Amino acid sequence: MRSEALKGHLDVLILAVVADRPRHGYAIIEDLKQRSGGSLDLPEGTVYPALHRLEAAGFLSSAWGTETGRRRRVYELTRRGRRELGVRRSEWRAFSRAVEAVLGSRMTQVPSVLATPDGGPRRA
Amino acid sequence: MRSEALKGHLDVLILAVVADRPRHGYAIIEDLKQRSGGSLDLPEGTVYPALHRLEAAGFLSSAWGTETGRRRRVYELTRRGRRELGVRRSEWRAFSRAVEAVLGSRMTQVPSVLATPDGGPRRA
DNA sequence: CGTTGACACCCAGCAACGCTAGGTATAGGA
DNA sequence: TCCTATACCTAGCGTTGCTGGGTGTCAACG
Repeated sequence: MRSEALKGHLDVLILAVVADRPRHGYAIIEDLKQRSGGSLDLPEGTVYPALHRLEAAGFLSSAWGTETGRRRRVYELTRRGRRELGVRRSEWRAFSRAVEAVLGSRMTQVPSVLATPDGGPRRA
Repeated sequence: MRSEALKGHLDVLILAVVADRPRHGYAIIEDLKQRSGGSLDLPEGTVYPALHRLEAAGFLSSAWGTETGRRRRVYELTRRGRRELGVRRSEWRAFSRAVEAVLGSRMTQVPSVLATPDGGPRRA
């Protein structure tokens, strides 16, 4: 998966995972990978700065937890974060629908049995 | 629609529109707007540089056409461009599916009648 | 006991991308 | 004549995710 694809959509993914239940950064990375069937395998250098950004924006709050001996910063959604998740969800749906509309539409309607996977001409 | 949402997905949109039939830049902008029901209303400063990028990458070829008295640069897909469109289409589907999987999944299954739009707790 | 690997966090600097805000120019209608 | 729509262009900016480095703990293996 092209890395630029994620741009602008990372926040909603993180908010959605944390909304489920408070989590620490490393667990968020693993959950994203697991839930997406392995296709969202994000580097730490992507996720940690994003978490700081979301906390600075007031969408997450964090606290250190050291139950396991290892230090962990555990994040949870703020009220504003929960509201933001709703907004971002709708924005994702709208964007996704718009892209599908463009990718799916044809000016010249083609019977599906004749259509090639990419909408291109069938050669020979 | 948050402008960062588009990042990384503009190319496939343009390729899809041009694949339909050769078009000039201004028409591409209008088609994107029309096909998306108005939600993809991209500024020229976004589309023209993208067209140059796609041509430099070998996915589009262009020629000046002056039929209407106004100069127009008309773009069409190259063979590589058509192949690339197929690749980008699949990448979009994969990405879209991954995001939906994350946004849609719940660790604790909630009966749909009780679920709030954003997956958050129902207050009061 | 040293090393390896998983866990868990952090950050500076980079590259890519879309947008802003400006510019040029033609055609047609008020 | 002026305005709007059409039609193109680009320098510079801000945001964002990633690379590549770093710190430290813990468990398992040889």
